[in-house]
Amino acid sequence: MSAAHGTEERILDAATELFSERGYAATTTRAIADAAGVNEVTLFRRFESKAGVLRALGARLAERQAGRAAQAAPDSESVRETLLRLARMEIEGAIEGGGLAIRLAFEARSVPEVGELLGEGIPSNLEGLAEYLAEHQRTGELRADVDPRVMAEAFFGLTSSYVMYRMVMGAADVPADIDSDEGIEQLFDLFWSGAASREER
Amino acid sequence: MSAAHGTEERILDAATELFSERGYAATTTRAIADAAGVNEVTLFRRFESKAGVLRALGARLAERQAGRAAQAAPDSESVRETLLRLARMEIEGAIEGGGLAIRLAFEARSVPEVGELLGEGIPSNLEGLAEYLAEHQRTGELRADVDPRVMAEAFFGLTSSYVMYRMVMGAADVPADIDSDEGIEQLFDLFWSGAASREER
DNA sequence: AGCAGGGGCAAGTAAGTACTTGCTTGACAT
DNA sequence: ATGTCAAGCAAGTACTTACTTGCCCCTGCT
Repeated sequence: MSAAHGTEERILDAATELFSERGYAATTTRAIADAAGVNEVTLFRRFESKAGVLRALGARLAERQAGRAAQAAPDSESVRETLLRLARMEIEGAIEGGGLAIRLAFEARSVPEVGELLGEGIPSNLEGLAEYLAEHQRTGELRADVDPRVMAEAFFGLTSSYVMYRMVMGAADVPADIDSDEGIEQLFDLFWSGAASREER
Repeated sequence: MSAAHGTEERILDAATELFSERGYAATTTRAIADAAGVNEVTLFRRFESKAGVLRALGARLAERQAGRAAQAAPDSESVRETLLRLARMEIEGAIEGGGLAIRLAFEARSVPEVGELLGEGIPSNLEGLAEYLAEHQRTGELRADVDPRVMAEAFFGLTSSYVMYRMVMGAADVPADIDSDEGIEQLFDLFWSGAASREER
């Protein structure tokens, strides 16, 4: 069982890498099997189908994301701290999956099984954040002259573009210093300086 | 000749829409032909191959982009004006292509012909903007405590995410008011408030 | 009238790809 | 020793997809 578990993990790891590099549709089951050092037939025996691999992958990602979220949510912190933490979580999660989620998002509408997996994830995230922001616009912590949805979009734009550029051009082309914790902090600070009310910043 | 020209245009229009919706690899030549109201064979007669359609599309886009760029570059304007104009150009161009460029960027590494078409475009854009920003950090118009490359990344992140969300979730889910000129302005303002030096904003 | 060129239609080829089947091997447990 | 389970290997099926070929029709020019 532990051996079987091991090969499943290896297959999922390989799939993660290939899906995030080439996308779901462009990745062949043979390529996944080869990258995992496993026979293609084994892939089908473990996970029924290519879509099965995707589902298992989704489950594993959700689990890890939940793990990250669980060790958070102390509610006695400032808006700035909350948003920064959210940004970190977003970026960490995205980086860990090698940009998998973002990459798959682009296939959600053309590949049915990908759409199913992602479901309502992204829109609801955006709506949720917009609500949170609107609330703190009312309390005066955030500037009120910008539509909260625009603000939410800008926030996700920053975090996702952080990952996006690393995917679109090879990671090699990205200056090393941006790739650090400080890079995230600077990026967030840019957003924060723009979004906070004058008194807060 | 004008008839032939017309069908070519229709094919390119259809390809633009489909490529930006589903990506290059996932779009079949038959789908393009159907969408253009044309026989699949005609597509191959006009443009040699699927890659040929892509090349023609690239040429047409470059032409239009050049057109937009040409009617610009008055150098006696402020940094803010320059950047806002750039943001508008970016977004307009991206929207006009239905997000084509961004979508294709994700396929650049897995589909050779797409990679060829896009070439060095994106990295050089980023570098160029970073240089411009660094220059104006020195003159004190932009805050100096943020890496110019991070700033450039944030800028492109904003503009591209504007388009991205409209692609990832159906355009229908996007609140209409964000989709206006004012949305762009707000988004840019968010960036500007974060990036400008204290005296400038 | 004649002819050239753009385009439709039917059919076919070659390659790739998800997925299947049947058989073998090796490790481990009883 | 015998059975079980994971995994490899070879081969094949069914389907999709880029691209081809051959033939026809129509329009417009001379």
